[in-house]
Amino acid sequence: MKRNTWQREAVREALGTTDGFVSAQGLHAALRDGGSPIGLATVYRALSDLADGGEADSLQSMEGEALYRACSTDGHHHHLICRNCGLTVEIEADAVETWATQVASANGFSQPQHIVDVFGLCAACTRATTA
Amino acid sequence: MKRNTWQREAVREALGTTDGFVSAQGLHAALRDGGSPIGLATVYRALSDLADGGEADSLQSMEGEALYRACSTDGHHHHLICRNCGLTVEIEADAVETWATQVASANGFSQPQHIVDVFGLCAACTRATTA
DNA sequence: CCAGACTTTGACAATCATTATCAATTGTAC
DNA sequence: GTACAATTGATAATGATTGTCAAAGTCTGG
Ligand SMILES: [Zn+2]
Ligand SMILES: [Zn+2]
Ligand SMILES: [Zn+2]
Ligand SMILES: [Zn+2]
Repeated sequence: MKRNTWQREAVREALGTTDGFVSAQGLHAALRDGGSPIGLATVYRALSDLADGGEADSLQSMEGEALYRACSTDGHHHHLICRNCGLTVEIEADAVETWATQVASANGFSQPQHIVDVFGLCAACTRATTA
Repeated sequence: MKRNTWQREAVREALGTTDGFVSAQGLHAALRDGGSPIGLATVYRALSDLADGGEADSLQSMEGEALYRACSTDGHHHHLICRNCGLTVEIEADAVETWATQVASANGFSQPQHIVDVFGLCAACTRATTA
C-alpha cells in the first residue's frame, strides 16, 4: 500500500509552489534551503511517483535533464517553455493529437505515444535580450 | 579549418549504413566489431559535428540517450519510431510546423524551436507481440 | 619533398544525473 | 501497542557524456 509521509507531502507542496519546470536536483536544493532535511533519493522517488500518478508532468530539458511540473490542466496537454526563465504555458492542441495518432496508424504503427514541446523566449526575455 | 580524417569518414559511413537511430556508444561498438580501432571520444565528436552540419538528425531516446541518424530527407522533418526494433519513418507535417510557430507567437514567444517525435510499435513488432 | 603550424585523435580521468543498496526508521492495520 | 511491510537516506554504483593533453596526423607553402 501507499503510505503518507511528510517527505512526499513536502515534495508535492514544493512542486506546487514552483512556477515552471524543475529538476529533481533543483527541487531538492530548494527544499534544503527551506530547512527541510529531505534526502535527494527521496525527491527523485517522490517526483517519479507523482509523474506516474498523473499529478505531475515531466519532460526532458534540451540539456537532457528530467524536469517536473505540477500542471493546472488535468487532461493531456503540451507545453510552451521559455528557455531563458522557464516560464511555462500549458497548451492543448487537438489537431496535434489527432495528427499523431493518424500518422502512426497510417504507417501501421500501434500504441502511439508522442513527445511535443515548444521552446522559445517569452515576451519579457525577448525584450531583455533585445535591449 | 576542418580536416579530413578516416575516422570522420568511417563514422559518416557507418551512420549511413545504419537503418534506424543509433547511439554514439552503439555506433562505436559497431565500428569496433567491424575491425576499426576508432576511439569512443572521436565517435562522439564526429556525430556531434555531423549533427551541427545538418548531415545527421539527432533526438533523445525515451531513456534519455542521444541518438543519431543520417536521414534521406534534406529539409526539416520529424520521425515515427518503433520503440521495439528502431524502424524509423521520416514524416513531414507542415500543419505541425505552422501550429508550432503560431502557438509561440500567440503567446508572445520568439525564436521558437520544437521537439516533435512519435513512438509506437511498427506493424511487424505489433504482430510479433500479439502472437 | 619537407617543415612548421595547426587539428584531430584517443586513452583516461572527471562530471553529473540518476539508480541501486540496505540498514534504520516509520506508517498502518489489527 | 505490536507486527510487518513500505519508506527513507547516506552512500556507492552506474552510465552516458565531456574534458585533458601528449602524441600523431593533415595541410600548406616553399
Ligand atoms: Zn523568459
Ligand atoms: Zn499530445
Ligand atoms: Zn518494430
Ligand atoms: Zn518541425
